[in-house]
Amino acid sequence: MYVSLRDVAARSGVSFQTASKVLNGRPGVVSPATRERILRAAAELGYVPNAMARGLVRKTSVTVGVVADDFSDLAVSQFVRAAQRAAAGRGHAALISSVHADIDAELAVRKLLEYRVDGILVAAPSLEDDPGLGVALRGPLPVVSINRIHGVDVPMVGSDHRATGELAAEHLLGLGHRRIGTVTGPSTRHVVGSRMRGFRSALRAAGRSLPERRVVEADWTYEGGWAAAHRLLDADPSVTAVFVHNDTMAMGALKALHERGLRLPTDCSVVGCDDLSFAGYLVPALTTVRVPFQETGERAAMLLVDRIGGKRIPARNLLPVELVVRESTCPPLSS
Amino acid sequence: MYVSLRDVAARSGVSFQTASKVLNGRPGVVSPATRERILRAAAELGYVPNAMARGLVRKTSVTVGVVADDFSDLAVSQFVRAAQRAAAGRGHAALISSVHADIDAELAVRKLLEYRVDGILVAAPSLEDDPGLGVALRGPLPVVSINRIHGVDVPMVGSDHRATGELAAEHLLGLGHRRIGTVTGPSTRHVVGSRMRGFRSALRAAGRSLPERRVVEADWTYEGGWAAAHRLLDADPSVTAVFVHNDTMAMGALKALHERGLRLPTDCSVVGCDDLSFAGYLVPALTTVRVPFQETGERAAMLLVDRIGGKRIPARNLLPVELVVRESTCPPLSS
DNA sequence: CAGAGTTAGGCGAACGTTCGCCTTCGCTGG
DNA sequence: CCAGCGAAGGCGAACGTTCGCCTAACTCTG
Repeated sequence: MYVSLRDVAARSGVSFQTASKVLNGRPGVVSPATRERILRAAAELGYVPNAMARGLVRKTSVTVGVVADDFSDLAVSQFVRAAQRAAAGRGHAALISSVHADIDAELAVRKLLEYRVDGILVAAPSLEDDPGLGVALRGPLPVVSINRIHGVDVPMVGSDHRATGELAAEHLLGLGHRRIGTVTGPSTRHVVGSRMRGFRSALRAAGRSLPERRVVEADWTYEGGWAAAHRLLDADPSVTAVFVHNDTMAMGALKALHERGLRLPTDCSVVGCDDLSFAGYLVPALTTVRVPFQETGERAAMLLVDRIGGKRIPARNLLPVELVVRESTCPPLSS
Repeated sequence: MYVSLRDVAARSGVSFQTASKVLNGRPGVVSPATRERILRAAAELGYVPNAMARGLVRKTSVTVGVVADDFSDLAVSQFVRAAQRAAAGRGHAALISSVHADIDAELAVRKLLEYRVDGILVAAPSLEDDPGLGVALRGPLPVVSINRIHGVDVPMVGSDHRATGELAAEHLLGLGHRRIGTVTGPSTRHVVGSRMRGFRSALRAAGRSLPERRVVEADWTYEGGWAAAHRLLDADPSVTAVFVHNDTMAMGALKALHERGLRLPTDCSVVGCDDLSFAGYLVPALTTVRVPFQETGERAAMLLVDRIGGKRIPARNLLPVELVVRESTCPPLSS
């Protein structure tokens, strides 16, 4: 059904190995005339090389695997997109395997190994404590991740979570807020801890404390953010500003504050995190700490390809975060 | 580096072909004892079959290719996610190739062909008029698409766009609106035409017309929707309701209406389209026509796999759309 | 004109499987 | 006692490449 090298060779009167050489562009190994003949035959026949056969002998599939959390999450999808694109730009196809409830990480990785991917990109924060992933990824295969992986130490690329927390706190403190609350992601996540450390340390530096009632944990979703904001304001109606650990939850929080009859941002400022594409189109437009997902994906893919090519790559790669001030923050009323 | 069938065979004292048979689970071809020995050797050695070698002889890679528009678009990402998942559930890995400015469709498809994918899933509405894609997809390879493809007739799965327009119009008319505007996607897109036909016919059935000044075209983005809503209300400040062709633009439109000092939904109702995950968390929560992207992805993948398996599949598969009423629509003030 | 060098292309082997046919051997039944 | 059979497993071929070495025929050079 597919045309093979043999067919091309037959039509141009050379051995198939010679056709191979020409089609792989080795210069000067045949005369211009034969070269031309082979190329023409290939075009006429519609020859498409067989990557499996090639991979078999070359011992590389020129493919990277991507193990990602469910990418209904905008952050994950941005990452995957950028990574796929960067990998493609360097010649590598992307075999994507998203993990979710009914497919465990070990199986997902195993599939990738069967296809003999040259390396694996991991974007699965929800699996950072899954021992299975760690076990599956032990071994000589190059791996780059954006989250830690239980039990193995792989090169990571990510952003400065501590700075994220600091930036948010400093911005709100700078505006004059004193009673600041926060809606965090699941406390089991490493990123949440780091952000909280930055957040707390900035508050402390300004002589402010963060009582437990002003810290509410949620699950990264719109709904979770919405419910958490309600809980937070029930627990302490005096807060004048909230730092929410991602924009998705911030959107839910905005809605909750609105439902409580608060006027935004005057009655309550909100700082989000991520700077997803919709952040500027919320009402009020969301002030947020930009996390460079796209650059992260790009960088991760680049590093992985470098690593595959035998280069040494740094174990830790931190990309800078940046505060994006929009309309959802202002000085508190009292000041 | 990887252990091969030969290694497993050596360790268990059989020929590698026999090991192959056992590991592929052919029943009863060896004695239980040898079987056990081979299985154990494979486990101890950490044998992972080589899908390339297997694919070479079996002439199938058990892989599907996905050609998708840039999936920063939430609709596309939902589709891809569901499709990948469904394919994985039926044993097929997904090779994803997103098309964008700097990679043309032909190249993307060609790559997939090199990997000898068993079929291709297309989710690239932006390429519906790209002749290149059509050319690349001509041929015997099974294809299922969610959009038409220039020059070839492939099985499609999608939703009922005409009904979408009707539903939106009927809802607004039912509330008593008479001057209704619309923000559409690019008029070159087939889906836009279908929705407009449904929309127009419902208006006409109610004795209403749709003057040109109440139709504004935009580009599916937040920003585009925002700008279009401003243009629409500049052109005809008397409209009391707007049907926006996707939720992303609707979000932008909501913001624009808000900026104009309109009270929502009282001064102006908005109906979106898609029912993206954030729709319920907008302020006001968005009334929208739900387009079942996830089911579409799932269905498309299923059909493709069926088709690969030699089954006949229907050429047109329409999934139902559904109006989801939330808070962004209400009767007009005048009534 | 002999020998060396260069150019053009042939050719065998290997990559890791699957598949189907073949061989060997021990039993069984008539 | 022997034909025949079933069970267990061996084995050759093929899949479509790449790679490196080999050969044959020219072309110089002195």
